[in-house]
Amino acid sequence: MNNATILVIDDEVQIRKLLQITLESNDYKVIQASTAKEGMITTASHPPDLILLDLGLPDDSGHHVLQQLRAWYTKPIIILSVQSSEEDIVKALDNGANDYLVKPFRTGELLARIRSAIRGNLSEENDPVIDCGSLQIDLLARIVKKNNEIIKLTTTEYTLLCMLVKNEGKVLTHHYLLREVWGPGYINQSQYLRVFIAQLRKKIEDDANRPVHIVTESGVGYRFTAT
Amino acid sequence: MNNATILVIDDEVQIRKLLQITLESNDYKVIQASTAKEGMITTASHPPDLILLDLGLPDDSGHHVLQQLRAWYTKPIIILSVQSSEEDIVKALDNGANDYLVKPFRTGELLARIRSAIRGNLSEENDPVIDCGSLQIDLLARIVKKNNEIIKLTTTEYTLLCMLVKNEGKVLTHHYLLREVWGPGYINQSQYLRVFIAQLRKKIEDDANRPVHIVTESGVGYRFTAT
DNA sequence: TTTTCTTTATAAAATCTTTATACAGCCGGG
DNA sequence: CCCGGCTGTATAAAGATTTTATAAAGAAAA
Repeated sequence: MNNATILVIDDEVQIRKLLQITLESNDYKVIQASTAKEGMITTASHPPDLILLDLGLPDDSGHHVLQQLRAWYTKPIIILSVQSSEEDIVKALDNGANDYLVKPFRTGELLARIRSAIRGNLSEENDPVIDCGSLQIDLLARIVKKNNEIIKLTTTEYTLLCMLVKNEGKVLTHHYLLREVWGPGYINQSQYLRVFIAQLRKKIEDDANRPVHIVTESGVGYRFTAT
Repeated sequence: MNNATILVIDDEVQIRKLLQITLESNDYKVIQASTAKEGMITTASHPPDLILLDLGLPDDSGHHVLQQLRAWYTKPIIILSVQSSEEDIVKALDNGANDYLVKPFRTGELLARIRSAIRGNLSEENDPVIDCGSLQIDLLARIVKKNNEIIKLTTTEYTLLCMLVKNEGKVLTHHYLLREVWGPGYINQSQYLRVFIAQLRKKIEDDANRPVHIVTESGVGYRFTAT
């Protein structure tokens, strides 16, 4: 009936069990992850239709996980957290969470909020595939094809390409890209950026010496052009 | 900056005042309605970008109002209610509400949830583009086009052009331009200015010898004309 | 082990600064 | 009137500096 896939990222096994039973009895397909790392990998390998994310993960800050996911994952993310402080809620929502429920939550309300989130997302059902002639990028499926052949990109390369593609046409500054891809502590490591831009060009440009898609704006940053 | 219009439907005048002050100080435009009927009419005559709806209206059930609105209104509706029962929340969400906050609410959280709701709804908005006939300047994307072709400008050239364009029609003195573009220590280097004005003209004017956009005001400075 | 990321090094390219030269208009004296 | 010096301007081009591209080696992670 429903068949939407929901990924539960939570370290408490009881919560995961409860959610699995609740969700499956409402015809959702449930997959699980118990750590931030596992959650990221699962999201990448089997992109779900919605993510339930606990902020209190053992191996990484939930807010950081959210930011990382939102770099490319566009479907709903609902936060489940014992933290009820306004600061946490505002931060999570501004980082791209669609909703925030404080534990313990009422299952009926959770289900209603899941329905609401999925409903709101239904309109843009198909994967956003960016097509630039010989180059095709499916942000959600995390697949990049050139001349119909899948190109293997490393995590960093993919994140960087996502940032550029999502802001197609705009010039992104070195600082911005470094902050979004590597983190705020790396805004002066322009060299990292150059290295990875060069690698991306070698992989996606027809002629890396005459880049068409990834254009450098000297002294400012880089820009992605689709055409 | 923001300019999204928010309609507040609530019968308590204190709540409306509070919301008006809170929202307006966050650059939203606020319109109000104190009854269900008034709310419906206002929504129809001036469709807002988001509705804050109180469930406890004097003249009609809030759930009924929500259903009526959702018959045609597609933008976000956030419920504000003193009712915290699961039944009410589930009903409201399933009737098409995007979110549900229990009164008394925290203003920071409300604002974050409003941002989240509007964010999810915003369609392909493109940047404000300054259009001067064959010349187009997108300040946000940092892109200058002439006859729809992207012109490559260096950092200094772009900064200088920005100063001129932002003060379109006004004469900017040598001193002013030098101070703004190069810094206060360069106000006597008129030569720099001449060099870069010449380069800009070569790039954006149809005929650099007969400049139309960048006009020199002898003895004073330069002026940018859009037409 | 293999892959990926970080770091270092160096050559090449782009940009900015600086200098040089040319032109046009203006004014006063011859 | 006309000519030379003056001022303000335009443009080219050489040099200096900054920024970028790329390879490759070492470190870390899978």
